[in-house]
Amino acid sequence: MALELIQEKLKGIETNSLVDRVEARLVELLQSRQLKVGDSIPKEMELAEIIGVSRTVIREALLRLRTMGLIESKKKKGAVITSPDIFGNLSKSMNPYLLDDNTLREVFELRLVLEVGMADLLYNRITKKDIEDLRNIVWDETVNADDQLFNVSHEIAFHGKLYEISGNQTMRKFQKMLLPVFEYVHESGLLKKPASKKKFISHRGLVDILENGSPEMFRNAMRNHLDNHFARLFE
Amino acid sequence: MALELIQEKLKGIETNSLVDRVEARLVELLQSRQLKVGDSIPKEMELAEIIGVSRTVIREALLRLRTMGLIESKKKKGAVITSPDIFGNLSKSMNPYLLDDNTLREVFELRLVLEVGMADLLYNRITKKDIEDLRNIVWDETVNADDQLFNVSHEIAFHGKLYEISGNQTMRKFQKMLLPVFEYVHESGLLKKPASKKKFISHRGLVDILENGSPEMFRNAMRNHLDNHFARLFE
DNA sequence: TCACTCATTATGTATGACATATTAAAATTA
DNA sequence: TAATTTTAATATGTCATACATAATGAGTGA
Repeated sequence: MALELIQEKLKGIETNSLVDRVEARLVELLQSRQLKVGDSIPKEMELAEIIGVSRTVIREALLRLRTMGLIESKKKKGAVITSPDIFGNLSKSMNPYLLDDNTLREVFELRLVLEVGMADLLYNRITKKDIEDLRNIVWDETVNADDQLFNVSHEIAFHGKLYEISGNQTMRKFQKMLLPVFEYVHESGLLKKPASKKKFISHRGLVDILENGSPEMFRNAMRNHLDNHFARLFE
Repeated sequence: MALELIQEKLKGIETNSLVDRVEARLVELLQSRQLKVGDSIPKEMELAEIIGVSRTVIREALLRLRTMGLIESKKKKGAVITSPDIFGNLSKSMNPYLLDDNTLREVFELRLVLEVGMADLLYNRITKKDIEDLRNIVWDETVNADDQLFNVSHEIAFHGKLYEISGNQTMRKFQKMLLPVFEYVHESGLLKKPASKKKFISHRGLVDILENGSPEMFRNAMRNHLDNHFARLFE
């Protein structure tokens, strides 16, 4: 805890490179409420003169902001401030082969937490058509839940639809981003095999509850539905 | 939906700049399972020759990977692959003044979903000392929940401790990142004021449930605890 | 064996040049 | 005058070169 604080403090010290400092100043500039989305910032050469560094450094700093989605550069118009697509840029780094095992497991957990906790969003925003869509998705679902354990596309369609119903685009993007991680974690031996194969609530059961139940019921049902995943985590 | 797919497809087309394509190739290289974390990639000049572009372009592409946390560059050793700190780099763009109102609201929702859904992680990992810590945090908490609505630091300490107990570093970083957004959303007029001021479950009540209750009970209690936040969303 | 010096090396920074695309002004035409 | 085309100006994208800086490792000396 103390060490963590120390690291935090040291991070603020100017042990950084020139580009780091310029980047910090530019971020500062963007965050000063004077500037809003759509406004344009000075040209590269102007910035270079103002700050007193070469255009190279300015370009690298601006490139970082662009990579983070804070600005967009147009050929002549210069750079304009954009509302960052906070998760859009994360997709590239959200690659199973580039994440260590612990992070993978944590991301997997994150998904479970989200789906158990999203009940209230669903109930407040679900429409008749959504129910219909869900029914279509589970139409050819077998009665026995075990049979579809490996029907990955089915899984994605159903759970993806839930994220869509949540009406939260940020969560939806997040889920899309996590998909490859799930598949990888499933296939890898990262999690212990589930010991018990008891009966879980099926997709169809979840739809019924969404139609006639309460958020509280849905949370418990989803928790049950995901139980074998949870079981794999806590062994 | 169809339009979304089309956009996705077009995104893949080489309408991009030279740096974009080089970046894509480098990401491809990193993701090829040949390379693992800790391995080093060719030097800038070598890459420039191999791919057939100038060092400038290589540098810009590498800079992006570094910004995304996929690599780290050392002065002499070249660049080495790192396990990306997926949310660490997001902090800069997670700034209230740079996000549009809708995204802010969605991020706020995300927090509620996480805290309602994290119950199972808590119960499986909480220790006696954690309970003790929580008790200390709520020690000087007033009996009346209303009084502490504005005790922001208290809020952060308590809920932050929960994320810590969850044992999920990724979630914890995520929460830290979202903190400024919460404060902003609270202070701004982005959400409607809560209409009712009925009695909610207090922090102390949550601790009791953590000690003696079940995940199911905790989910419902947390949902209740956050009810005025939820109410503000769904009006 | 240890410590120190020093050359090497790869990234970091600076500068100048040209390519390219976009915008805005200018010129042409109806 | 209004609409359209042409042209010129401009800012970013890309290339090339040079030097600074810091980390590495070989070599030297004690």
